[in-house]
Amino acid sequence: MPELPEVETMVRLLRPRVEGAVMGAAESADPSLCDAVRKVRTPTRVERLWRRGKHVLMRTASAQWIVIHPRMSGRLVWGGQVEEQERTRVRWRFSDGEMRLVDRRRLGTVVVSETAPDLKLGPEPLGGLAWLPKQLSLSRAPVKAWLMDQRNVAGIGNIYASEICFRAEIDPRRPARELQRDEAERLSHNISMVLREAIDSRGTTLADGGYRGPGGELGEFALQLAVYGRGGAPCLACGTEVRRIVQSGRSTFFCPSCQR
DNA sequence: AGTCCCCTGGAG
DNA sequence: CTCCAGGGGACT
Repeated sequence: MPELPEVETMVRLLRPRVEGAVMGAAESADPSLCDAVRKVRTPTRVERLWRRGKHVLMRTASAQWIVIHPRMSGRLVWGGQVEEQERTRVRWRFSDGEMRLVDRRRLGTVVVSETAPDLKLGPEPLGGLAWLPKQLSLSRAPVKAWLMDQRNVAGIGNIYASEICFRAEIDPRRPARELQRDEAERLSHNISMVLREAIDSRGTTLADGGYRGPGGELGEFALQLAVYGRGGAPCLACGTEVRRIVQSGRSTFFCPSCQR
């Protein structure tokens, strides 16, 4: 489910409750998650909570790192005393509530380590993209696949990859190395624009329920999706039918007229 | 780059 | 029933 903007949103909502707070023992009924979670020496203060790519990290006073990856359907929420109605996989106790990993499909992972984790991720896309044109020129992969490869740039997933290509007016099937200078610059510009706008509207929400903040509030970015999920519908810019194709096993949506 | 896999659930 | 899903790792 979550890509960079959704993960950033959940981290921003959780940070005020979690950072600096003392965390007690975690509970999980999932064997794999339980094994990871019980390695944390508790109680311990959470010194920092942050995002890297699509991962959520915590640094504890017990000198450990906790890495949570929501994958397709996971999300971290703050819960009070209210009984959860959804699939809670892990509960981290705090004095005034708990942080929960809710994950319908159980694809999410939790890893606890004693040393700084190597997530094997490329640079953060919001930290400046001056390096991007050169890196693009080194790859034969289709632009959309390149954007989604976390080793190239961290945090872009299937929805935003399609949206970014649309805004940049670039055919997602084009080999990365064949982009011209101005096209690479358009791509850079729109990576920043799309992700920032998505974060500003607190992520996206699709029909499956998608992301919901701890208070149940919905992300608003779905209203701004120009091509994702709109196969067969008219392009918002030119009216041409939006096409859906499959690239490396994932749906890609694009306007064959606007995107060259 | 493609295929299968990990899971669950909604839509058609 | 089949197909699809915002991710990603293993293995062709």
